[in-house]
Amino acid sequence: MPKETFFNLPEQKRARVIEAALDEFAAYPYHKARITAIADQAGIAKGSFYQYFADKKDLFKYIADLIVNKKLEYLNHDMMLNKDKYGFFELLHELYLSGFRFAKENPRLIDIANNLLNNKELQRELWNDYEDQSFDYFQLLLKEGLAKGELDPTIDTALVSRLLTGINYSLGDILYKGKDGKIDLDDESGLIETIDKMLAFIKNGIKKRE
Amino acid sequence: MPKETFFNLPEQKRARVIEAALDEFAAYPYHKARITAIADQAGIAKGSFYQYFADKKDLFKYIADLIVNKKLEYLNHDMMLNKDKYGFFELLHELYLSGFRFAKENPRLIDIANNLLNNKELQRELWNDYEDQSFDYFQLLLKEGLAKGELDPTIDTALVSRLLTGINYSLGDILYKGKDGKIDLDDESGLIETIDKMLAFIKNGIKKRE
Amino acid sequence: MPKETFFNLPEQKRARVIEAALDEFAAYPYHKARITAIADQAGIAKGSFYQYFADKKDLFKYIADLIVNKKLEYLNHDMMLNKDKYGFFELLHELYLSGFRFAKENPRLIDIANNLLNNKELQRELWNDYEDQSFDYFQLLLKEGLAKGELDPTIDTALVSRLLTGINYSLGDILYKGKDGKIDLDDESGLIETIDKMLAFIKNGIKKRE
Amino acid sequence: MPKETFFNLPEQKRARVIEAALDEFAAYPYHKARITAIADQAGIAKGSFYQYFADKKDLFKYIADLIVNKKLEYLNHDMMLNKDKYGFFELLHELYLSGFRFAKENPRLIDIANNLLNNKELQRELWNDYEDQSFDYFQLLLKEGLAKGELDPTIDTALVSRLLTGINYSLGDILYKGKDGKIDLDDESGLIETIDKMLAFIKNGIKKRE
DNA sequence: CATGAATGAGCCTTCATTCAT
DNA sequence: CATGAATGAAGGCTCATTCAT
Repeated sequence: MPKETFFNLPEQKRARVIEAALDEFAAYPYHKARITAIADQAGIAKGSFYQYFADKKDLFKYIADLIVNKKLEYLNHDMMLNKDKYGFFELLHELYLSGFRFAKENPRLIDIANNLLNNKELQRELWNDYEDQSFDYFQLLLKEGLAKGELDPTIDTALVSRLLTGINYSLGDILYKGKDGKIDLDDESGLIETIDKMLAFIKNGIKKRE
Repeated sequence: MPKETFFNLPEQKRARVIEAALDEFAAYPYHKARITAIADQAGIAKGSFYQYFADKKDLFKYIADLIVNKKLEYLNHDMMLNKDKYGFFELLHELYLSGFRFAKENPRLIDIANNLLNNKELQRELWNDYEDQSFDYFQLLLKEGLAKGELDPTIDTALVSRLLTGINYSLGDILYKGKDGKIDLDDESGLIETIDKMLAFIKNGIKKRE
Repeated sequence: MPKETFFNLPEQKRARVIEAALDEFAAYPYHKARITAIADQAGIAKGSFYQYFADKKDLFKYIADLIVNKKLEYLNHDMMLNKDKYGFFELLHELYLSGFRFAKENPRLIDIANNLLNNKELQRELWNDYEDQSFDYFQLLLKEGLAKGELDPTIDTALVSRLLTGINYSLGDILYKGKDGKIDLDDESGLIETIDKMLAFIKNGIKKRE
Repeated sequence: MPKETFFNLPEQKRARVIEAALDEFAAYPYHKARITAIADQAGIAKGSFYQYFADKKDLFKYIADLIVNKKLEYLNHDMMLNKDKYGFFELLHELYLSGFRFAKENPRLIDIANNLLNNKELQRELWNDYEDQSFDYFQLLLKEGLAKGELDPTIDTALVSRLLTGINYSLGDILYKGKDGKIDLDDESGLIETIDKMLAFIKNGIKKRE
């Protein structure tokens, strides 16, 4: 966690620091990112940085938290609060839609998140207690879906959660990895169509059959 | 490519160097990996290292090649050579089976591969011509599957390739990420069962319906 | 150019760094000179050095500039500014006199300059745009001397410039290379006498004859 | 001095080693020249090199000797042996002529020589007993010239020797330093003309006057 | 709270030289 | 006499972090 001093900072300066950190961590993997560059871009003294944060790790944790919270903002509809009122596939649809929206509006954050998601070493270094929340959340949703009778009762929720998580991780690639699979986020209808295809794929895979 | 001197080395010493490199690259991301540590563990002088390899990059490329080739060994059945004689889902089954076997027997290599697969920056640094082969291969298989009439003709092969790639990348997690989703690789029948579940999930998603 | 930090340094410390650099570059050719030695002698951490200078080359360029400027100080009489008011041989006399004075008071700088002047390889590495200023300056003086009617109109100014440059480079040797040819710089009258001899030699060589 | 083994070598191999050394020392200053490169180019094992020479210094000394001897070959007319039969300026003329011829036919050697001539540090490292032979030789010639009554008896032979040496060193520049002062060595008559101009310059400077 | 100079461990890499075969 | 692997000291440079002001 940043030190108190950081939060006492004038809004604007705090924003500059965050902005600089996002740029640096999006551009370079954790170990190559330089706090010197961040301080420079933020227009603060290198010494000042250490009055705000304990160290590089501290900053990165904070940034990671920001990303998670930012991501949550995109979900924060009454839907998620009233999960029981919606169907599993409706919820999944919303999840993907928000995911794409987040990706569209926050490309830098996606880069940083990918950086972290695939660097177990770093995760361990940052959070000894790291848990895969995505996995847990999918499993929760799946169990509720089962309870509601929407899903094939024979599915292995743990395994399917992993599969859904795997698919989830590939959202970024679907957006960025050029070529055929790429989606134009500005094309709202095309986006919906893509989500529908994904959902169809998944739905066929796990829905209850009579 | 390593220098000739490396291949002239006594089998045993060469093995020590490779072993040390695998350990280091599995434990640390590329930029954090230290050739000093590798030389130390291998029991060679730091200077000797540079008689075997041009530089760190050279070593890493070599290690990456080793991994690719090792992975290929697991696939190298007549199946892959005679793709046309087998069904799409049979091939996928084999793919996953070999994937799991590889993962089981080469946990370190999985770490290194993940490290690389998710660090585009590094890929570009190492191979200007890098292409996502996994994606391409799935797309090829899918098109053949369509031609054979096994798959739903309405699927978007590019998108499905991404989804399958995403699932593929999560194979490692399915094995290692603790808790429920974890598979015991020593339990052959459990493994087969898992693969069957995955295949069922995917099959339902894309197979041809009458 | 050194970084700002270098110029913000307390006079004394800055002097120590320069002093150490002069010692090192006077004692060893560029590629043999060690910044470690410089840092040690200056009493600063090796890391600090790189807060003052971008790299070894940066330091050397700075030192070279210092030398050039120091040398110019010795010439900086109104004479050079009002070249037209003086005769060619008067100017040459002043040139040599100041050259000897500079050499006498800055023996280390002479060593460094020689080091550079005779290492084209290095010059190219440091300045892509390097030009032989000494040659150009002599040629200019010669042309003015011709215009004033002081010099034999049949001389080849390019060739003579080379010859004068060659002689010029040997000023250092005349001072330092022991034995007979050596001048005692503390003996002002002896020095003047030497210059007169040199001038006589040159004058006879190129003056206008009736 | 090279070890005996070197001289026992088949002519051809010995030549390859020398050739390689000349190339390397002409291309790089002593401290940057790599014996690895020499061994490679010569097509010998690095270890073999140390069977021929004690070390890098030993090789360089040998090369320097070769150059000196090569240079002497160009002088080795009866003229030098019967100095007394010729006039001072005749001898000087021959000296320059041979100098230019040597330069024309051995550009690499010139580079190496310059390298050495202007690196006092290296000279000291190589020959504790280093003496400026050029200076001594000019002084000898001058004294003989005086004895013959060809030269102005009031000249300071030590000083003039230095001046002539300085001019001598600039021979290389006269050839190579592009621009106006450059001589086309293939133009025999132009070359003679240049030498005549140089001689005129010097002759005017020191000849006996009535 | 700001500043920015100071630090030093540690990195990758080079190369002359040795030595066992 | 040939070979070429082995060595290790040393070099230039980076950067997170500390600290005095």
